[in-house]
Amino acid sequence: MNKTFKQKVLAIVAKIPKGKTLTYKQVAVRAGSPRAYRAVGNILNKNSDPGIPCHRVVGSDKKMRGFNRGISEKINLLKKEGLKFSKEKIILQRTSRAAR
DNA sequence: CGTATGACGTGCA
DNA sequence: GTGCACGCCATAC
Repeated sequence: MNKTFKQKVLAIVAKIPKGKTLTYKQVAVRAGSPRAYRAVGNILNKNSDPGIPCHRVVGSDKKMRGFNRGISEKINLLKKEGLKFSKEKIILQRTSRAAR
């Protein structure tokens, strides 16, 4: 199928598991164009699909870039998902602390 | 077809 | 650490 990048991105974002977040770049990579992270955000912004958890898509810093409803609202939603936040930054529980 | 736009990412000062 | 500028890709008009 000639699925446009948009369709792929939407499908990928819709497949994001609860409590997880992907960066625009990751989505772009999964879509087949690691350099189209720009288009990814562009697509989501123009697409207001209810089945697209765009709030699970964040920037490279795991920060909310911009949302139609307001970043704070998305943060609240993600908090319910089980994630934690530091202002607009998502707190990653990285195991890189060796003993932790 | 060409131009303009955009919810980004990275590099450098 | 912060701020600025450039580059990239896809979509819409």
